[in-house]
Amino acid sequence: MVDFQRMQKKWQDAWQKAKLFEANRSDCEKFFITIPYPYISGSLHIGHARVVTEADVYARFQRMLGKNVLFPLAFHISGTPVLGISLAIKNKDKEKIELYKGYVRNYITEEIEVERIVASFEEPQKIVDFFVPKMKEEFSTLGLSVDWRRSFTSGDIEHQKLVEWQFKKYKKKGYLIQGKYPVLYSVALGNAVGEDDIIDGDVDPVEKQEFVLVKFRLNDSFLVAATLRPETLFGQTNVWVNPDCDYIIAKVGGEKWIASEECFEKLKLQDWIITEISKVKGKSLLGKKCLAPFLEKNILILPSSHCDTDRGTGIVTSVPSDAPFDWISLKMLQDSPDLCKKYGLTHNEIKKINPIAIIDSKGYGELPAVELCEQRKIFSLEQQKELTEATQEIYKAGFHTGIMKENCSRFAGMNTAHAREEMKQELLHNNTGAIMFEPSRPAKARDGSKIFVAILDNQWFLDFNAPGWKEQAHNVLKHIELVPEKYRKQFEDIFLWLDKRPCARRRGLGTKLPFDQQWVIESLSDSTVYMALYPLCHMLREHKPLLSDPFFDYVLTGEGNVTDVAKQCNVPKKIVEDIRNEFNYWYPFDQRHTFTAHLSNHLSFMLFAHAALFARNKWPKKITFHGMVISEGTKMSKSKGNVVTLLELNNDYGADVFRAFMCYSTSVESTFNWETKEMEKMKTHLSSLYRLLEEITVHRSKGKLPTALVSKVERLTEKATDYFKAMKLREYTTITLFELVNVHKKASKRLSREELAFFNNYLIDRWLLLLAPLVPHMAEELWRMAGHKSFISTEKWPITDKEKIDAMAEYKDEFVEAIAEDITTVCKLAKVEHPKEITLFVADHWKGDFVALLKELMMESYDQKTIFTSVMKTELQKKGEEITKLIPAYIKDPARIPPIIMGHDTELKLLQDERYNIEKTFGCPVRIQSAEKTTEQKARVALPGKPAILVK
RNA sequence: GCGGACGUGCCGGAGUGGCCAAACGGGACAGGCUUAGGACCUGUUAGCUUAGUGCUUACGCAGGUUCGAUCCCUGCCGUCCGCACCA
Repeated sequence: MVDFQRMQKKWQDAWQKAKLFEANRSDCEKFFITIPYPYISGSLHIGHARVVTEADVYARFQRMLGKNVLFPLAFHISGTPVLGISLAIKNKDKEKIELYKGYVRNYITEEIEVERIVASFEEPQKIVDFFVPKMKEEFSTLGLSVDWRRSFTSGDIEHQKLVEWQFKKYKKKGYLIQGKYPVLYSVALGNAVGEDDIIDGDVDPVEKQEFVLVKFRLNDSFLVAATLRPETLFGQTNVWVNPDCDYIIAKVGGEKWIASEECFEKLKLQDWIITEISKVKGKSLLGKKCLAPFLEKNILILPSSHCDTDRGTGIVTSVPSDAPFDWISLKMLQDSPDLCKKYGLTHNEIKKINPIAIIDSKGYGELPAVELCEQRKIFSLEQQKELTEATQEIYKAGFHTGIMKENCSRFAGMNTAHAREEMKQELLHNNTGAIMFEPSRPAKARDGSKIFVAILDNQWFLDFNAPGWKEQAHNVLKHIELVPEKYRKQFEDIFLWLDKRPCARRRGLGTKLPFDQQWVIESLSDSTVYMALYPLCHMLREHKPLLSDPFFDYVLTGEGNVTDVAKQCNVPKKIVEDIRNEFNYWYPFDQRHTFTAHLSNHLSFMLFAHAALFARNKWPKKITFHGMVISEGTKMSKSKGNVVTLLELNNDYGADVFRAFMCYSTSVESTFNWETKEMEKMKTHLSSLYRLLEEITVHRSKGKLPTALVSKVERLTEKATDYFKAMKLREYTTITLFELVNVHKKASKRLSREELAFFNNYLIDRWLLLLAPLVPHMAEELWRMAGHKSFISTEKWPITDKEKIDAMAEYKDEFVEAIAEDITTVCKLAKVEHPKEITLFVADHWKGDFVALLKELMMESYDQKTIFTSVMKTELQKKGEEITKLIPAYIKDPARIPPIIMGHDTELKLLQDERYNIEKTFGCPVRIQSAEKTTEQKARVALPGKPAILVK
């Protein structure tokens, strides 16, 4: 096996020493490619590797096309994850500490040192400081042509200043606004919580659910129930309270509300002002009547244990037609006079309560809840699980297929989704309802504290609907190139749907909002224009200008006056101009290669940001999309043990093998499936390819070239180039890794040793150049072997010599091959194992003329009659009888018409020339005859491109 | 539910109106090389059939448009992805 790792190290060092990929401003056309900057994490895996590798292969190609290529890479540290690691380590979270020790051990051998480093992670910055260099190293093992001088992290001061500038601009334009917003919240922590702060938040995500509060007038107060389905209110028959619980009467606004204590606690977090007045026992409410909204009549208050004071308001409005819990509660009461008596209720009155059918749902009768409970044999509230399932099923059916019945006043005939919204609005409008939020399931934060939904005031939003912004964003979109183009529609849809987006949080790493320091700009919002920093960052570090707004105004948009700006930011004017020129040269980026999943957030925000901040000549040029990454057929996850890290990759295979495998195994936009077995195959293939190329570099000399083979190589070069330009890496890879091998195989079979050396001499440089972007280390090694002194990485891409593309020569080649195949078939059919003699009859002159004419006619029409008439107008009418038979056959299967019609004489001559080769193949004499000069019956079936074959 | 994508051989996957039994690769089978294994080379890998280089069927299912459809249209079935405050 070839030692790819050794080769890789050698060339990576050489590149670095030569500063080969440090991109500097020049007179050359530039090409600036970016990818999403990776988030800091313990280990890089093949998921990270995909996007950088694809971008690198393309960057290398562009470089070889003669462009001045900039491929930079920065790192993202904003948001909660890094902070979360720090906190976990500070809290002595054993699991996390072990995990990170494991990561650190990848680089550090001494255990004491490992301990010390992990302990230092209590400080988030230390995590960044430790991992960023390691990540750069690991990425570099892939053979990336990245200019690392321009690297930074989103926590760096340069980046923060840029983001501040951006947000001040937003504010000035009115794109940044403040308002109320519900968030998941822990009272104990005094903070909003995200998925990773919640126990099992990743496996069982918690959402914010919107309940509608429904107010039932009871004397001078309101009994408040909560529902997720306000559209069912026409089916109310009664109200449920828990007889064993206490409720609170509280002053809310000018009203008195009755609900559970927990409920008022929740409401207090949601911007309500509440003063508790007194307690009331659930039991004491039973048997009373309250006024139900929409029904506009009084209904009974009844007991049910399914009222949970912790859920909603602790009071439930009863819709037995559509809610299994309600139906079973009601039924239990109706079936038990004793129970009624216990609560002092009149059994007869309760027996009179009937469910009211209100919604037509597909697949259900009048009363879905009743129906389903019978079907599933649900009799008791004890059957929690079954009841919940039944509820969900009805909910789903009702929501998606339900139509409101006649008895639903002005909402009759509406679909339920529409009715829900309308009825909610009416409740709010009449002040018989309100909105309350709840977590979708009971949830706890990692410290054990309960999670609520709180409404934050003064939340900062980006308002994508601010006047003018969206229009401009559409403009940016209109001018950008997308590969594949099909994603444009998706962008358009997302643009329409984008509204207000919270863009700052109370915690996490990142940039503080410049005008409100208690807020940190959220991590997706702080990474929409960071690409603009790539051209400048190393210069900012070198010259240290004061990073004021006028500075960025001038450098990024050209606003302002250099002299003033230079004075203001305390560097010489020349430097400011230099920085401005650098930006102007590189920006905008020419391509962003990224994951489709970013479409609805990062990419959209990025386009909006550019629309807001830059003039048209700085708008992004192109986005290319790649698919997702899986391993051994499934999603990568630690528990499945199928995560393949870059460290492993490098140890077991090396960069070239991975690059080749990655690009070959899937098209850019499809899912990349890592399969160890396949990877092994690629390793052996690449090894033998290396050996073959090695052999070619040795066995070569100058001389006459085989036309057909050279033509094939030229054609493949052209195809590879076209595919490459269109980002079709898989197709390009197929050609360089396999199809050229096949051509060479053919050559070594067909040519003499001497002729092969001539061909090799022509092929070797060409082939290596084609391989260089894909497997750069191997290409460098062989390039030197082939006698060159330069780096192949910065050589020029081969240009197709169109003169050398000779369709006729290639066709002749194929023609002879096809004949050999046909002879084999005929021998088999004739059951002649070892032919004694083979005769080939070349089709008559007129047949060639006829097929040529036919081909022309068929470009116009496939209509038999038309073609026949046209043919009969020519000389060929003499052969009318045969032609009558031939036309339908050719029309039925136009593939029979040879792509090139050589004609009788050429075909005859070609076969005569090849006679010796055919004889050699079949080991018997071969005769070539014109069908015109024989009486042999077989000769008549000869067609152009298909000589008749006679074997004896 | 809404929005999007997809469904081709044993498998991964090309093709996107006639040049397709289907590129390229993998697997399987047979043969060669080899002490053996690996690597490598040759052939076969839908069915049928034949003195003639062919025929028939196939690209989720059912229809339609067309001289002609894997490719266009309609419906159905199935799979996957996104639906926001999360990087």
